[in-house]
Amino acid sequence: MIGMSTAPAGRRRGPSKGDLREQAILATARDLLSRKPLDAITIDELAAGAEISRSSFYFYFDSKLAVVVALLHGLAGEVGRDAGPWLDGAGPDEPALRRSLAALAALWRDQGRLLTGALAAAPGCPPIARWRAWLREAHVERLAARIARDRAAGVAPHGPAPRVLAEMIDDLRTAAFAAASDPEGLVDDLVVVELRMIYGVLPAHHAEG
Amino acid sequence: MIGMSTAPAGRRRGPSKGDLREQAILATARDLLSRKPLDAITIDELAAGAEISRSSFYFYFDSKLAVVVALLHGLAGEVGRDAGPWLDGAGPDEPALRRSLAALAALWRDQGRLLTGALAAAPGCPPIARWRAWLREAHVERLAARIARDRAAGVAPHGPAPRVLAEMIDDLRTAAFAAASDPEGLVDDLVVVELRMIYGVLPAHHAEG
DNA sequence: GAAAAACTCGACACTGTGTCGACTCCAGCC
DNA sequence: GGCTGGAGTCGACACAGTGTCGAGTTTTTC
Repeated sequence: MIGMSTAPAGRRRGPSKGDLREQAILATARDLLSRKPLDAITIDELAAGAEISRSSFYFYFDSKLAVVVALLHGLAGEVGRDAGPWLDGAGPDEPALRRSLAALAALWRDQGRLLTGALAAAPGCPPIARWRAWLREAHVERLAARIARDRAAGVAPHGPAPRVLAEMIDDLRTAAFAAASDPEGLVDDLVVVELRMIYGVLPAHHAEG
Repeated sequence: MIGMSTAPAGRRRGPSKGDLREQAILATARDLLSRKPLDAITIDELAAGAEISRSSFYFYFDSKLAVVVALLHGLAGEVGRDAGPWLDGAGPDEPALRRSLAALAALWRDQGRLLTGALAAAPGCPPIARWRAWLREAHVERLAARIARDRAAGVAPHGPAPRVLAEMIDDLRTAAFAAASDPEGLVDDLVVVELRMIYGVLPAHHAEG
């Protein structure tokens, strides 16, 4: 995940033993999260996976949630991946929206339990709450701006305040992906639904009987 | 909440001491839930509120979540309240949808923490998961049927499978209400958004500039 | 090769949950 | 009146998971 060669090499210090242990904890966490939900994972397991004692774990992280925060930061860049063309564009640009949603769906497929666990832990864990709020805000703000632009251009109908609508879309995405066993199978339907929420029914989707 | 007069009366046994204690536990739970989230409530507090020892609590309920389940069942009737006219009707019947959402919003206003706590506990607590699934299914099924009917009648445009669309609408409601500090303030916007998800933009909401 | 830092761990304290068995209380019955 | 059995009560215990502390060992640095 770090991408460095595994050679500690004699000369020039590579990652210190501590760095390796820290990575081992993170790797163990990722691994366990692929198999069970966050709150079924104990610090014991995390420590065992990194081959250190439970007390040593605390040398590296303050708590289980601190590990989650670290994993989350590793994800920060990926969350908004490919959303640019959609968020910065204008009008019902279906392909751009689909690309944005496809990237998000892939993330939920790979990191679903991490995201689910983080979401569940957010109330009661300020750092995670902040991460979540920051991410959500980034999306909501740009999407709201886009909606306002489209309305001003007469491309989108009036309705709920852009910000409220954007929040609902964000909520819907999160809820739908969190509940789905196959996030990627949801993309096409989400595309249609989001476009409807913003623009109403597009001509191509109209039906007569 | 039980509705009986408070007189234990000399003759004819009223509720037994145990029944009263059970009610006291439920009342304490409701009370605490109005002030803090479920997982900040301990069995100690519940027992103290009912003026019994912690071990005695277990005479009445198997666990904290069993109390939640009991509270939830007390709510079962209210959740779908006033949804009938909307779910059994046809076409974009905005007033009916609004009444249905208003009733739901009132429930979230009064029981938000209970619902939030139950939702969070559902994975990992089969009885709660079943309650949630049953309720959701009841809504989704009727809504999906309604959407299918409207499409067949040419009133609603085609799009995602009725069931999928109904699930998204259910998810959106839950997510929006769970996140809102003022659920009732969301009703009008939800009405517009849900109608759009099903029917597209209605004439009255079109804008030209 | 000695001081400092990085690291490790066992032992402990704490919180919350759930169980067990002994005890009390009270109603109904001989 | 005294007996019995079920309802209700509780203290003591066992357990899991978390987090802390201080005494050790290893590694780095000069």
